[in-house]
Amino acid sequence: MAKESSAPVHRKTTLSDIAAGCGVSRATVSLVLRGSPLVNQRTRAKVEEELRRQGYVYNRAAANLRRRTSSSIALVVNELANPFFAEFAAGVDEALGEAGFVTLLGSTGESAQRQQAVLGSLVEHGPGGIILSPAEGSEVREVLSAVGSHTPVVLFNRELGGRLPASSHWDRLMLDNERGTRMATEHLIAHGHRRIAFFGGHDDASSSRDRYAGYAKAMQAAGLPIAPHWRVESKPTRTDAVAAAHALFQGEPKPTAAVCYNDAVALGLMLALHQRGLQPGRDFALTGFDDIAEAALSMPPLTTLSTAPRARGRQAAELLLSRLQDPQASARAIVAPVELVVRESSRTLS
Amino acid sequence: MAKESSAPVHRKTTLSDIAAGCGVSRATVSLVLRGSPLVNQRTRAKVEEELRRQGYVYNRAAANLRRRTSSSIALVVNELANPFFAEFAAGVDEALGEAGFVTLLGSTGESAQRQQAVLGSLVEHGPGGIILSPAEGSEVREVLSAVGSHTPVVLFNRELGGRLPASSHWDRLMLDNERGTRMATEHLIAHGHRRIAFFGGHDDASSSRDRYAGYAKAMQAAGLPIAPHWRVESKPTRTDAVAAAHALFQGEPKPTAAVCYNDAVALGLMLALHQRGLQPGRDFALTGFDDIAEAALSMPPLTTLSTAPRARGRQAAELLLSRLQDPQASARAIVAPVELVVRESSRTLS
DNA sequence: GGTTACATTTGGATCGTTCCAATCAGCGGA
DNA sequence: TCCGCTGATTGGAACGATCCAAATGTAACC
Repeated sequence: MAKESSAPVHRKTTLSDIAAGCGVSRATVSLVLRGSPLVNQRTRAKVEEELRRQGYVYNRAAANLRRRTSSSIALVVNELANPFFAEFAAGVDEALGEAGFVTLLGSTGESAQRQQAVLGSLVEHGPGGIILSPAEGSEVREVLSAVGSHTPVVLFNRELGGRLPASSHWDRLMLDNERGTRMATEHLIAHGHRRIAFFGGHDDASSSRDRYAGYAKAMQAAGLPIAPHWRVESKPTRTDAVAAAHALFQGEPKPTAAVCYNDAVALGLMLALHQRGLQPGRDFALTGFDDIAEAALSMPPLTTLSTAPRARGRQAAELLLSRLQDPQASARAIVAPVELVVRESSRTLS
Repeated sequence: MAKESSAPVHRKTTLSDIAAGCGVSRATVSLVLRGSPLVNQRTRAKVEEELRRQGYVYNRAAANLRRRTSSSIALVVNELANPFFAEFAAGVDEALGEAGFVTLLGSTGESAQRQQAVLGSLVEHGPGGIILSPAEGSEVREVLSAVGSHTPVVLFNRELGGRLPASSHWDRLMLDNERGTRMATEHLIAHGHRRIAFFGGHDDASSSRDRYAGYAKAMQAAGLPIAPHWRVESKPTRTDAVAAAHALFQGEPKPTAAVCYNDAVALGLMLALHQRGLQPGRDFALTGFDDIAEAALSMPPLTTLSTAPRARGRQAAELLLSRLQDPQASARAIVAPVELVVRESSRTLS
């Protein structure tokens, strides 16, 4: 059992109070609440009046206990303050809300350890399912031990390390990372770039590996070599990217363009370029990934790959909801397409 | 009762299973789970082994039902995708998680009607309290009828319309809106501006009225008149602001600077200025409010008021948690200070 | 009037936990 | 031997809802 904590709750009015208040049984009130056609019009009206009068609020926890059901879904993301995940979460919550579910929020801060704690705490609340965007470096084994094999899971955005047992069918919703960076790289090549770096992200995350792979394939297909120092890793945050960026220019030959892991590190790279006296979009071309709102507003506006995170959120929710409908259906794996959005940051050399 | 929806849940192992599995009573297992000093070391070890073996997960809902407590807090914000609220939510969730509570998420999309529905659905899950950033134009009466008078509420960011009954003490956490826009206005005046507009926001929101008041007071203190067409309202979003901005320039005399309701509308105004051939920061000065991440990256970087939304989130959570400790304490109202962050967008005329 | 059919209502057990009073084992002292 | 005491354990009733089989009332039919 995880850390325990609770708040006292004032005495609320219950089914029995209503029943007593208008001279029927608890069972009847329950039927009224659930809109059963069995109850007589007259008693229904009487009960509803009493419900209003006493200000009754339904206790879903008690109902769920008895019915052995759940009306909540846990959503675990890396970092809510990241606009990509914020949009995603907004989409999830929207779709879940429409379906009558409530969202339990958890945030891991990219730590596999914290993810364990958060999952542990969330499952105790008995969610009907979990939407998980895994922290970097987390393993199937860990997650499985935290959530058990009976709660449905939808994985978003990243794969987990390790192999999933055949018994538990988890659905996945991934972005077409490889295709995205391939398009971005081809775009840069088409604009005349030959020395193109891949910047940011950490290779123990599957999304980072995939994005690198797309870049590498495009380079290979064009017959272009990749210098080792053109691959610079960083945390997927702007601040970390600024610090890491200078490594790009330590060796020869220097790159003239970079495909970045995501928009955050691309924006960080832009800052670092300014610090070095290079003007992004003129002296150096770069592309991002995610198309967060800031991408259109940066200086210069950032060429990037649009992932429509809000739509992805809705999609993840729908994936989970349909899994709840049919727990035995075979696992689905959706790869959502991404779209290249060309802006000023990649308009050099052409 | 709100819209009903639920997912079937697989048979989980319970206290009784554990008890049967190692030949003790349910009560003893329960004591072990809660770390009671009453149980003997030997039986404790035996029980803990069995818990591990069967992969037991604690059912907090059942426990909360019996103990008449709650271990969740509902967080209702206007729009998660707004970075200000995303940061705020991250702060809330962080602090609640540390205290062993879980966050129930709800989002209103600035609609008082939807807020009612969301609150209705959330209270059925029996949160220990609610952190609410009210939708524009929502009333005490509505909220009270949705949440009842026994669930503690922390209001953030905006006041509700109407008067709160003395019986229910709701805490508040507001930003020092008036002081913020006063500082921004004084800053613009100090840089030589005389014709300063107030742009964006809607006056049925208390935060908007307060920010306008700060602006008006600074103008008045400096003996500067305010032309009626210098007050242009808009929804607090970038897109709506772009459309509304042109009204600023319909009458004479035209303003040379604007204090904006928040960063989103300021960024929208920047776009509109560009469309009119004016360069913000050179031909026209403006300030925002919130200091969202984009503010530092816009072109030019935006002078704004920093509200530290993540810290505010933690603060709101702490306010609620201490209320749970002492439900009878008198209501607290905190006005968080804001800080003027001067960047390029306000550097004209000086 | 008695039987059947139908529409409505209901008592009591139940979900998984906690609380409480009661029980039990073991031991030392009178 | 009996008593009281301490430490450990336990059965059964609750929490607030739902489920189910059974009971009730009414009308219809022969």
